[in-house]
Amino acid sequence: MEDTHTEQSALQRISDAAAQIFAEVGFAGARVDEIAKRANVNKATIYYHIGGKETLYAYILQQVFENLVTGVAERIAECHTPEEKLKVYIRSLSVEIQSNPHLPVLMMREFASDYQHLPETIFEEIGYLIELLTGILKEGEQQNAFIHCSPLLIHFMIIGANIFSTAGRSFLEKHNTASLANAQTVYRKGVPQDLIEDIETLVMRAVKKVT
Amino acid sequence: MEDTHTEQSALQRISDAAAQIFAEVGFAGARVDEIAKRANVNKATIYYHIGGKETLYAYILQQVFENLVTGVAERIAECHTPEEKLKVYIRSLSVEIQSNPHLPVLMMREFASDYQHLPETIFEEIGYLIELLTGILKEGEQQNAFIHCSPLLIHFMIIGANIFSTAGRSFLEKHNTASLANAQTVYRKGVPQDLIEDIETLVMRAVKKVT
Amino acid sequence: MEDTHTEQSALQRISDAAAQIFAEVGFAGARVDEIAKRANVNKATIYYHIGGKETLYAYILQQVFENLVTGVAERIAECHTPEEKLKVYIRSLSVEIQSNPHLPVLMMREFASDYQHLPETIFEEIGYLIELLTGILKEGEQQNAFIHCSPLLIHFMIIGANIFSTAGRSFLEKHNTASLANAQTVYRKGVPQDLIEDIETLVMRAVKKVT
Amino acid sequence: MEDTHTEQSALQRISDAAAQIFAEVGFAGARVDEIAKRANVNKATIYYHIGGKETLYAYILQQVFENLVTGVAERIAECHTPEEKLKVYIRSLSVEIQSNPHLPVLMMREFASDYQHLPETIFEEIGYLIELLTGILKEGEQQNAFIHCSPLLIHFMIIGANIFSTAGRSFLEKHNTASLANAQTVYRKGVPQDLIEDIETLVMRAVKKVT
DNA sequence: AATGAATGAGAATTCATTCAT
DNA sequence: TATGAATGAATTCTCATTCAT
Repeated sequence: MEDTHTEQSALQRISDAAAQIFAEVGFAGARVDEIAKRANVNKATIYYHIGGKETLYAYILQQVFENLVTGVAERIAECHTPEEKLKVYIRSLSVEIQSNPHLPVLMMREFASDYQHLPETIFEEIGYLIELLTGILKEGEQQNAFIHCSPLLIHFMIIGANIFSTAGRSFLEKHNTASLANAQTVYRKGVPQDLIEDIETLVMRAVKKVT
Repeated sequence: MEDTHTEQSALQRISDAAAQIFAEVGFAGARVDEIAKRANVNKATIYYHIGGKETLYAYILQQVFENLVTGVAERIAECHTPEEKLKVYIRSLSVEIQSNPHLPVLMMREFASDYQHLPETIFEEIGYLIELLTGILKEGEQQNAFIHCSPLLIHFMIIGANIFSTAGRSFLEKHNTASLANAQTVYRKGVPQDLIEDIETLVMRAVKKVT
Repeated sequence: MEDTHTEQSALQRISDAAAQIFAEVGFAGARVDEIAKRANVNKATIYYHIGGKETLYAYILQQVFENLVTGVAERIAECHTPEEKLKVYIRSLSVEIQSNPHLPVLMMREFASDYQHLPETIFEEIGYLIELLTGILKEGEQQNAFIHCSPLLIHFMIIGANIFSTAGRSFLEKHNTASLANAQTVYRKGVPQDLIEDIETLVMRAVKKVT
Repeated sequence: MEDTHTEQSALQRISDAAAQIFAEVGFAGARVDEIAKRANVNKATIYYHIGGKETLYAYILQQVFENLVTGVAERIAECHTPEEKLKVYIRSLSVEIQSNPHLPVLMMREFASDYQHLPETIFEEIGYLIELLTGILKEGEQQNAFIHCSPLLIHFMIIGANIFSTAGRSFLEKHNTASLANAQTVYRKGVPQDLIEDIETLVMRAVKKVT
């Protein structure tokens, strides 16, 4: 009787629910019960399909990450100048974060808690990403186009700025106090596309040498 | 007769231990038992003084935040030009984050989970901080010294960059894989002081108009 | 393969054990651990099925009460004269109390603590019971068979008298002091059936007009 | 500075608060913290003056009981005929209950929970009371004025009826549902004095032989 | 493949009591 | 005499996991 055609697979629903919940409350805060409820499956089904909370967490993280790194790398491969590459790095990383708004928080948490739950593969993915950026910056520096600066710093700056869209935005919406009215008035165009452009502008200004 | 001079009050010890632990493992990951043990008090003492895990969390957050905002505001008050003020904003926010490495993560968690645990005062503190930055940027823009850009974006960029020190550093240390060797080699001076300088440089470059 | 025929459901066992224990030691005195042990289930099972001590208590009370009221009402429905009806009210209320010796105490507790634990339904049950009695007494009064008197007073008199069987009996047994020897000697036939008859006699004598 | 003249002694305030609370929630349900708060003393003061929860409970019970039994006995001593004596028994017991509305509930609870907390003295007091009633009923029976009936039954009937005032009244007030409107309408004169008269009337009707 | 029921191992919270002052 | 602080021993409640069906 149920419309099983338009419904996603149980696995997919679990995955979606889990990603959301892990991001909202972290690994320890997540409740398997809650994930099951939100995924509309029986709790035991999660164990049947995936195996346990820990496994589920790794599964989610890995899945999301693979997409991200692959996406970024592919798009960069098509560019030629370091400047173009860096722009694409910023843009595509931003796009990925925007479409996986949970991700930065999930990662933050991991960074802050000694990576206790991260599967080894993920380190490699991240490593690859940073290596990519390092290459770009080095190349730009050698071409005298970029200043010398830390890839990790730039990376985190981009991420930080992007978090604004998830975090800051909802903050503004919920707590539109007098004291915040200004910030909101002064700068309100912030639809994601514009946001990414702004991030790009700022980061490029920060890195590019003025000629 | 006890050496009460060198001993902090139980409340203080609880507060310290809690701040530490909440930052390490987040709200859900924290164990009241563990906090009590680290604070060297009986678990019930926490309940006597503060009232419960949730309350304790809010208490810690508030305390840490108050310090931060006060610190930043005070130091800015002493400056005159927008450029100086912005530099001080960057520096003092960075300093505060560096000395409360828990903070960004604690806040991220809140941003991601709809601020369910934040006492109202904290919003006011944050609001005040953003308002401060908004004023600085506006002033700079009016004096034709700064480009037009979102205060919140800048704010989060600074925070993001700072997270690098907490997160990225330990990440590098723990996962000194081949793929990361480069990033590390290229940029290794990173003692905190230098880090903050770098952040300042980058952000100022991003915001300041080139004349 | 288990002998599920002779075994009651976990829920039923929980319910039985809880009714017993709540009656023995009251709400506050009851230990969830003890209920679980006596019901032969894991403590968590109680939480799974019912949800908590408070909820369990309400559940028990409601269940017991429904039975009582239904029982009384049914038996009265079969009578015709007010006198008969009143007798049946006394008898069946007494029978119900005797077979749920917990009940009066459970209720007393509620009466004394402002009914904080009672679900709304129970008030309706009690209301219905009193209404029943009110109708009987009114009818008898109109037929000039009964004196005018408060239904609630009569109701509580019946209950009070019945408590004797639970309370007084064990009191006599345990504290057969010299000072009580007399009361016991003078009146010792007290097997429940006789007791109920005596209650009936006394209450009917109190209410019925002498012609 | 404080007006210590109009204030009762700490001991008295403790005693009052405890009596109230024990009645409301029973021994197990009572919280020393709560008693202290309501008595407006520091919790430790209770321990200093009295010694502990258990002791406090016994103290309260004993105090209340002594007054009651003494009061009843004295007033009966002044009467001559069994009928008069029984009336006085009913009246003075009722009066005592009305002015210690907690008492019946406290006792009910004890009766129901195997008297675990009752000090021995109290059994003697109760025994004496019942003995008194037994004597009255016996005498009346011998004079052919009363029917033969159980003293304990009568005793509990009186108590039960009196509970009406504490319990039933608040019940009516709080749950003035349609179904109860009738009981209330039909019988509403119930100011305590009238109530006691009604109880007297009913019990006397039940016991006295019609000549 | 999926589920309702059940559970053991913990985690938060409560509470009578003590103690230094 | 009185108290704020502290505590140990429960006690309630939670949660990841398993299991029979």
